[in-house]
Amino acid sequence: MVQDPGSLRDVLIEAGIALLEEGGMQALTLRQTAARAGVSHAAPAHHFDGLPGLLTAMAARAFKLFADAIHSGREAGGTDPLQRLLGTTEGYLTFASQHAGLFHLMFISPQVNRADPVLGPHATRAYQILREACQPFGDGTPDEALELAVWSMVHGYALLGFTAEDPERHPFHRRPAFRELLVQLLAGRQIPVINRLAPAPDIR
Amino acid sequence: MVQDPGSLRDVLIEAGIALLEEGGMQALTLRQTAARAGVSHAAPAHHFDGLPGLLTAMAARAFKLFADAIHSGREAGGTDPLQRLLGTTEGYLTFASQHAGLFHLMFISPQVNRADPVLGPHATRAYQILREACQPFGDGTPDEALELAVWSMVHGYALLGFTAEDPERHPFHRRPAFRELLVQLLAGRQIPVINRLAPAPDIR
DNA sequence: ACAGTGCCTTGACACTGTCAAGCAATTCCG
DNA sequence: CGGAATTGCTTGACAGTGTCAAGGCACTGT
Repeated sequence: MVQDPGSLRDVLIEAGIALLEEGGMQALTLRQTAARAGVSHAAPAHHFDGLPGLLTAMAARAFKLFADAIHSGREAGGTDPLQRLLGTTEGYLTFASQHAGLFHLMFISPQVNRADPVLGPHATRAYQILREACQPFGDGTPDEALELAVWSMVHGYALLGFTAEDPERHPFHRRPAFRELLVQLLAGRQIPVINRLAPAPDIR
Repeated sequence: MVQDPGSLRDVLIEAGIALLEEGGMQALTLRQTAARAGVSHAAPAHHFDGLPGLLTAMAARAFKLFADAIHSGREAGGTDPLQRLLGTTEGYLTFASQHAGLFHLMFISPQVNRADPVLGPHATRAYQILREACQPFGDGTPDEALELAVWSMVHGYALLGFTAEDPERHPFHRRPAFRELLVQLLAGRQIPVINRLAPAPDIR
């Protein structure tokens, strides 16, 4: 039986993603992935050279989707710099909550090789988008401190959302919207657009 | 052979922590923990009712150590409100980098039961310390948005530190110190010590 | 003395990732 | 054209994992 070359690879990646989204990291297994793709139990290891290889390939695809998500979030923000940045972070958070498994893979799993030549460029692209959205709030030159502050805050906010499972007990779930937090961060910046501080249209 | 009751429990917890700090989450195994403690392979499951139970007990201890760490970080900050908050976050970040495995257990591992009656209070205490350190920067009443902004930022900063393994490639490792980021966040606040750093525009 | 109760061991089970070997179809090449 | 190498996957085995039932062993209370 002959398939177009590389076909099973993609089938396996998608089978893995399906398992991950259904049952979390626990359910993502080489053998289960093989079973779902309808091949023998050792086929995935053959294509990806072991579990870390499969996870890395999945994470690479995840980073591409992630970069797309924050890109379209930024575009939805229109032309106003603040709305663009808010849209970008909105895309970040939406992706994190809708694809918790992939997010975990990208940023947490120690088995993923983040220096992978396929994964790397997608990750860099995602960072560039965030970076550019921060640009107007710097003093003209790229402001690494601001970028990292925004990045840390949105990343931490996303991850605290996972940790705080119980809405009743955990302070995180009496949370103010992230928009407010980001505005707090930008409040020290000397740019006029902040002062307009519009009640935000809901981006998604 | 009779031991003081509860003794093996503690031995197992410490064996687990040792394994975790040596070899990461991969090395932390019920059977390895048993072997290191010098007992049979099923002993841990007997005491903790399975792997999640052991992880939860370890996480509970970790939260206690964590609360102690940020508490003493706060104390080291002296009486100045800004220095106290900076000290608290310093304690947070130091703990995260020095006990990466425990940090992962506390905030990431899905197997930990974070509603555990032992774990819960320690986690709450840790949050209270951060909360109190933020207090002087609110308008008198507790300011949840500020607390959460600080918490998100320090948490995200810590976790990005784990993700960015490669100091050469990753932007995170050309990082400005976290102190600078936090001051950015507080720059919009109307308290004297901050305003000396950066004059705030009037928003709101 | 004797049943009861914790505490731990033993042995088994299904499941995991990894590896060596094999097999069948395709492609190469002399 | 026909053997040989390569590719893509299967088969079978192995050690390691969490979990569970059964049992044993020492101590306690009566």
